Amino acid sequence: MSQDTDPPHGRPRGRPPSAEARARILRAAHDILMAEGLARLTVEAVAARSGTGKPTIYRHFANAHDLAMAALVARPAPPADASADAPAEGPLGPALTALLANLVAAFATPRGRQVALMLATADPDSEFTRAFRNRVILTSREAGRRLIAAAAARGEIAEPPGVEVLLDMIFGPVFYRLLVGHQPLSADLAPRIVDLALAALPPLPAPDAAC
Amino acid sequence: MSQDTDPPHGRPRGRPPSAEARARILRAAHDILMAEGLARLTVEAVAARSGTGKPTIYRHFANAHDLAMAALVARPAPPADASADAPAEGPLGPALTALLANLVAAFATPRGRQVALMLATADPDSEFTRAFRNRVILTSREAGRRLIAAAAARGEIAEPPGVEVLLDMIFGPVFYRLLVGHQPLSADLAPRIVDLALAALPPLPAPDAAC
Amino acid sequence: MSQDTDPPHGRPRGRPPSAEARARILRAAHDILMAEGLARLTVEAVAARSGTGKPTIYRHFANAHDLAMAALVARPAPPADASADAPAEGPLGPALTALLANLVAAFATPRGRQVALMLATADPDSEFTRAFRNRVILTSREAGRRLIAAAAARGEIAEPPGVEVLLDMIFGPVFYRLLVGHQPLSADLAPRIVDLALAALPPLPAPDAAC
Amino acid sequence: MSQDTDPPHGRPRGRPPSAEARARILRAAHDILMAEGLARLTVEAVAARSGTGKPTIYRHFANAHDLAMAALVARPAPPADASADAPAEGPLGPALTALLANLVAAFATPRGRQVALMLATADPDSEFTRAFRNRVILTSREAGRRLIAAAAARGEIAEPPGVEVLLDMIFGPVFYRLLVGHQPLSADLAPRIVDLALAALPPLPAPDAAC
DNA sequence: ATATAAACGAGACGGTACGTCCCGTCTTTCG
DNA sequence: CGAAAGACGGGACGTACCGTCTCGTTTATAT
Repeated sequence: MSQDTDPPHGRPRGRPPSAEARARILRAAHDILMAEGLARLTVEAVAARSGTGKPTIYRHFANAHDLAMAALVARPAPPADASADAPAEGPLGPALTALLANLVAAFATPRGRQVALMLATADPDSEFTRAFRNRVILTSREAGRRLIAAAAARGEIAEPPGVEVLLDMIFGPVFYRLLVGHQPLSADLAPRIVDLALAALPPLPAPDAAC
Repeated sequence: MSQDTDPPHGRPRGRPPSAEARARILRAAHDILMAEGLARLTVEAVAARSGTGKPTIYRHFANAHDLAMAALVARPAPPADASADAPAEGPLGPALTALLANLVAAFATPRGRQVALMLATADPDSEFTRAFRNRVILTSREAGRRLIAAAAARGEIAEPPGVEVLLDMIFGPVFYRLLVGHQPLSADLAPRIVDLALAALPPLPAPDAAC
Repeated sequence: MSQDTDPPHGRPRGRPPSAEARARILRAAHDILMAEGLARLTVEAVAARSGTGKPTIYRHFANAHDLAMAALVARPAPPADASADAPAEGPLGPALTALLANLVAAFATPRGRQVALMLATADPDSEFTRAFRNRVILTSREAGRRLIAAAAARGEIAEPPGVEVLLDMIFGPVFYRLLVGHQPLSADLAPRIVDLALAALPPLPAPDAAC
Repeated sequence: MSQDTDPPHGRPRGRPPSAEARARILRAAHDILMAEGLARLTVEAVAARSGTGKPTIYRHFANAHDLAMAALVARPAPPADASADAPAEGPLGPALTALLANLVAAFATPRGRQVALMLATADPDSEFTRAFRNRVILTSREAGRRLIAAAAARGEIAEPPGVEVLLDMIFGPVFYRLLVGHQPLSADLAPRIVDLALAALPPLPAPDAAC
């Protein structure tokens, strides 16, 4: 982070932005987000709780949404990063199921709906949105991709033809149910999805096959 | 006194709500929604455009979100209801693909993101939310369920064990991509999903089988 | 309460008389006026409290102000009508002082300010305003005029040249203090005014005078 | 830390209120008051005309009444301040008559009733009410007090025993007629009042008396 | 050491929209 | 028919936040 603000050459003249103020802002935003939800995450409330002025917040974040996403990026939910360090060893099915169940559990909380809200409200092209997406939403999807690639590499499964679509079919239902709410994010969702997904994979070339 | 509270389908005493006022409100809301988006759908703007007073709007709808959803329920988007009357004849694969492609096309528009926004912002337990979900969001899912049931009935496919999860895997990716935006809602999405989904189905019982 | 609506003898049984609705309206208006003040005397509140509909109120009174004035005319404050039956006997000074002290006491209450408010807000040309003025505000002024006339008639004082202005100087200070509030409506106001007013009267012709 | 709360006349921390915004608000309020009356002096209208936001108005004034009074204090009507600089020389009678006639003329206008309305509607304890009373309503009363004191000082009249009540009897009739409306604010009111008031004064001690 | 300059807290600014209250009118149903 | 109930179009209310703009203060670097 220090090399982030250090110019290679040429130093600004005045008082440098206070990293401490930014930290306080992010902490206050995170607290409000958890306690009261995205709708109550107003810049004024963050200013009041963090003890900073509104202009200071606007110096760091363009609006309350960016701030909310930055707060979640800075302090990811425990399950979200836990799902990143997936087992990566053992047979594909259980590993994938564990990964997906982790995600389901993480989004089956009030926080889950807030994350959906944040995504829906976000400017799709914003830099903060991209960071939020990659660091908070898509981590488990990438972990799943690695699991599948590893299983294919060691010959456990055949190389699937369209991994992207397969991944979307595995992880999509979670966000589908989260957003639409037609079915709950129940515990048996993950194994059922994984069963169907593995069944959709093409059969192994069968090195020496009989009937 | 008992008949005061009794009437199961009694007649209200005063002037009945004006269906015409409600229609004007819904029309104005729909117009604003299409022209300017959900964020500009304010109660004041609807009042101004519809020629009603704000209190009249609040007599019919608790807030702008309910109004927005009611407006979309009252005037569904053309593709949304078109997808409802699916062909239902012919082989399952093409029919399902057509249905899904229809949905993809419908949500690959700016309106698509607005619908996602509306879903994410909605109170999950509201009556309007339920109506919106069933009449606008889940129509194609139900059509898909009917297609699959018909194919199973005529012996084209085996009865799938978990239709709900299968449907979620078919339709979930659309909302996943819509919400997260990691991949576009491209035209080839529908056939790829359907291919994988059909591959995941259990094989037919094979009436007289050989190896 | 039952004898309030029960006619003393003979019940018309079937047609609720419109006079009863009017009475209920006036009673409710008076109650609200006393309990909450003129500002809270809204037509809706009167309708709710009286059990009548708003249109019924508007059939009887053009607006809430007329209603308020009519309510006070129909049920004058106890001191206000008490001051009407002035003693009329005995020397002028004490009688006038008693009359004026009565008025001061009547207006030194919260109700006093509300009456001032009502007068200030009233349409000066309305019929209700005229009735209110004559029956509630000017009764003591007329009583004072009668006292002075009687005293002059019996030779106690000389005929004052401008009775109107004199009466205004006697009663004006009460409303002056009530409206402006620069001095309280204290108990010693009445005798002081009467002293000065009597001193302003021209001396008696002195039937047989010496130096 | 102690100097944090100490400052008896310390400097406020943030951006100071804009005197220019306040001036624009007062000007707009005054304009509306003169052109359309107190009833049309709404906060919204003032905001629209002054080019400020409603919250800014509420930051300066608790409600429309305070604003109206402040507007009249800031820009007193021409007769109101003209009456303040009374001649103060010459015999008491004509000076007092001129002063009073001035007041009568000032209040014999539509604006007069509005001032009465404002007084009647005002919260008697508000600071704005006090300022309005002292700076707009009571200026001529104070001028009258000075005239009388000067006349007594130069031996023209005897020291009146109760100046307050005498002043109320001189100025009260104006507000009495204004409020109640039983008699017009005619031009001959002022001399008649002054005649009676001077007649009520005790006779001069008569430096060398006979009889 | 002392300018200089930027960021800081505080908070007022012009605005938009909120959701509520009450107005005075109307339409419906009931007694 | 009159009166109850209550929805209607409308206007204003006072509040919450928005994002911007001064203020006076603090904290660094650059002279």
